[in-house]
Amino acid sequence: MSAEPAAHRVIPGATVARLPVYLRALSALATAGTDTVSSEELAEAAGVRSAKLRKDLSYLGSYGVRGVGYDVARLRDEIEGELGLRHDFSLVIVGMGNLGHALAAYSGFATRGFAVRWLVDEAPDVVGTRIAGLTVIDFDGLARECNDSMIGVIATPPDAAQDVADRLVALGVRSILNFAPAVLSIPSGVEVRKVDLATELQILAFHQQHPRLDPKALDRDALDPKTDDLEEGAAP
Amino acid sequence: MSAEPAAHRVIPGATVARLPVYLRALSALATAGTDTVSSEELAEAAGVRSAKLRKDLSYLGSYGVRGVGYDVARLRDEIEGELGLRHDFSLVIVGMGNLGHALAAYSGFATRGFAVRWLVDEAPDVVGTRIAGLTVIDFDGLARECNDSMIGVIATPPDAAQDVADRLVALGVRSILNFAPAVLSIPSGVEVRKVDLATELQILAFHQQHPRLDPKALDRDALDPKTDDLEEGAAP
DNA sequence: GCCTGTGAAGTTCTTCACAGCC
DNA sequence: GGCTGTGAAGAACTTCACAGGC
Repeated sequence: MSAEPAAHRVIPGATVARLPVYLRALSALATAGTDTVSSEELAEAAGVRSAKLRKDLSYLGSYGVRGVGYDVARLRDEIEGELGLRHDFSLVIVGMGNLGHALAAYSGFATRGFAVRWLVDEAPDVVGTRIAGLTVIDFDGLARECNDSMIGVIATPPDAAQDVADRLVALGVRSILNFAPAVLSIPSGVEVRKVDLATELQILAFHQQHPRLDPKALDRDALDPKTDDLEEGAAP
Repeated sequence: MSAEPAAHRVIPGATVARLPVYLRALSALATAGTDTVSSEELAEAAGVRSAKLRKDLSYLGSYGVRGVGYDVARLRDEIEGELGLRHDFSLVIVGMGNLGHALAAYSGFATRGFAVRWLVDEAPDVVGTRIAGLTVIDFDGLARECNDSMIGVIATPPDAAQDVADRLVALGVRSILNFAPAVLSIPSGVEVRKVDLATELQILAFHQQHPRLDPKALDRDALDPKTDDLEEGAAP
């Protein structure tokens, strides 16, 4: 109904996890000059079914026009607002090994509103070196510089992860992205998401071993990226 | 019931996605010399509730002993078998940018049964160089060497991802881990999982912006039908 | 007594299908 | 006619709570 209900909105977690995908698809459409899109088209671009897309968007409000579709720029802005992307976030990456290096240099963050601001490592021979334009500091250095609205990225070996998480939380960090294959115990009020490469591969291994009898398999929990950037690598 | 029902087992996707976590916890317990563990203890180590753990394990068969618990080594072996980890998998990483480099050097694969065997890039100045002990080849070179039971890892920019996926599928690859923020269209029978860093950060941003009124919030993630999602991680 | 295995209940997420509006 | 928004049905997943066996 009205465009700004804002009141009792409780957006399901599964929907939240898909909003970034919709956002990416909308950004691509905007770049391509498209200004209106139907749920069918946007769903296709996002790799979901149109009914699911419409249901998801209905949790944000009624931003579509029946018989017409959605205004690309408007919808993009609404989703950005919902995700809190109207201001940039600062990232602190902890653990300057292979992965930490790659993440520090990853260009896909900045273009999506996330600025890598601090690089942390406790190894004396790493502190003070420069990586991707930043000087590596230790936790003492971080405590001196940081504010509390940053997002922590843990890229250390698994046995250091809990300690790092505790230190980040002590500094006021309330959002953590954990690449270390370790279970973290974290006080409530702090959000953690994990990215575990070996786990993903093992899930693929399972499906390779159990050929899916499944007639149709689409969907699952959440997302599918569409345009935008990430990494560099093969050149056409 | 019996220990080897094996017949009509249909393991839910959410359960499959947790098996790697249980496996890791069991390996840690085995290393620590523990040989029996209760559902309560294992659940704690895996970061889930014990009822969920027991339910998950019940899909594999009855490998516990009432009043006692689970035999660590036995359960580990059963899960490994279920995931198809009794033999190693070969990985081909496509896209030798920052992320491709880091993945090629990531030691967490080998220790979990995944051997990085081929590195692919199409840029002439990259082909032939050596990275992490391997020589970078192009797709023609890959076609000459590879077998069809490999797992593909896409670490290219998003605009190259679909083409890479098509080539991999043409070579017989049936499992793909996609790091490029792009929606891939893939024939059925091929399994894709995605890891999208910016998406994860945006989900964290949402929760930072919407302080959770939620009383309890634990774990998440799982699923698996077809594309997407992401998980945990890599350490240097 | 202790702890697993599991129907049943409860919760969350997805899909359907159609009313409502352009 | 076309397309959104949404109750209602359905499927998937989680939690409960207790029967069953050591």
